[in-house]
Amino acid sequence: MQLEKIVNYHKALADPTRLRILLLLSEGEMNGQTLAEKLNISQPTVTHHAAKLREEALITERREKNTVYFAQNRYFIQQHAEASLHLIFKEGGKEMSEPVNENVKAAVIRNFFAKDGRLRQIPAQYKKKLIAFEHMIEQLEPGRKYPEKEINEFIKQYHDDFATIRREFIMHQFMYREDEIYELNPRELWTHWENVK
Amino acid sequence: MQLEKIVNYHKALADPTRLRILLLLSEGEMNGQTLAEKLNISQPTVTHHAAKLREEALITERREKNTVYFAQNRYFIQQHAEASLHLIFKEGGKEMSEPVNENVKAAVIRNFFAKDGRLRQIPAQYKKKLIAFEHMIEQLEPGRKYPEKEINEFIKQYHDDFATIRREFIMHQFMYREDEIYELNPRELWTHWENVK
DNA sequence: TATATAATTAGATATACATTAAATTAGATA
DNA sequence: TATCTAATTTAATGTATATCTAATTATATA
Repeated sequence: MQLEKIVNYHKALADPTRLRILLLLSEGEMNGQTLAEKLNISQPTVTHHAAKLREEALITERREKNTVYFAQNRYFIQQHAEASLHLIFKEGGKEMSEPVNENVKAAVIRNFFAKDGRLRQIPAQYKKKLIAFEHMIEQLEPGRKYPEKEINEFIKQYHDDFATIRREFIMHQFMYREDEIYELNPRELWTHWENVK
Repeated sequence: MQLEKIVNYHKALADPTRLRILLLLSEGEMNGQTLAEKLNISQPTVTHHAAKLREEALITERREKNTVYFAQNRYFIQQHAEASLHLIFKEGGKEMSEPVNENVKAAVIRNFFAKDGRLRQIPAQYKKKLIAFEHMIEQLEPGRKYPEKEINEFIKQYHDDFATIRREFIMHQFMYREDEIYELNPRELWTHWENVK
């Protein structure tokens, strides 16, 4: 459910300690110990908050020896903020859930996909992004269960940043994940933003 | 403290019931009873959540007879979302806290204030907005305590929507409020977004 | 004034979650 | 292997808060 994801995003940021962690990371990456010192909290508390931020993909992690360095994941911080506003405003209301004009669709696909079929770049504009993702998703088989590895390979055909796009697939309800296994959601779920209740 | 405000904004949206209230209000205004029915919760619960949303100015209210109609306050929903991203990303880092070029400042003031001194419109762009507000704030006396009424009158010299601007003054730390009494914050506080810790 | 409707406040309860100390795990190095 | 450092997990505790019922307040109307 879309609403729940947005709630979780806000929950992740609805805590002063977690915000301060993100603030410290705006300077660049930092490891757990240093964060604990700077924030005057224990290391387990840092782990706890890092887990929450990680769950929402608001941070990334890099392990070097036995030290873990955290960094902001700006892309998803921004994505979630936008998604939240879109949900609340129901951007365009009916318009949004109306089938997108086929000409527009074709134009977007022409613009963002190269002749060899690869995605030049992830569209920044919301609607265009959805059109691009849908175009890719349509190549997947409904009902079939895809292990994560296979999904990664599938996405890599289109774009190198498979991790980001994979998460977007989940975020926008194109796919459903359980225990590393991915499956297409029914098409009705793709129609975005009419899930008030 | 800036950080606390952002936390409170996210707390307000970090609850499924409150998000659903906002979602229902995206269609237009609605009274408490109807909300309670549609959400299958008691009226006191609606009041409870409405209070939280009101505290963060995410909704407005209008009383008609003994019925209270709630509506989204899109302006502040958006403002807070932006402020949150600004804080986390420290938009421009040093740049942001550097004194703004005096020429730019003069140009913004020339553009957004009419000859009679009134504010034509609230600038949508973040930095310009701050410049405009600062220009107004400078006419207030440091140390002096202003009752709300007086502040309203002061702002009305510039713009009719005194409620919005008054809240922006607080939001951006230009002023401090306690028991309906407003006072200028020290100038150092106006320098925006370097309050990591 | 009495009655009706909508909203709020007060009080009670249950759940969520932030934090810590203690124990454990992961990785590196002597 | 023993030791060191960083991170995580576990268990316990306290605080915050979402929800309800019952009581109260606000406004309108017969």
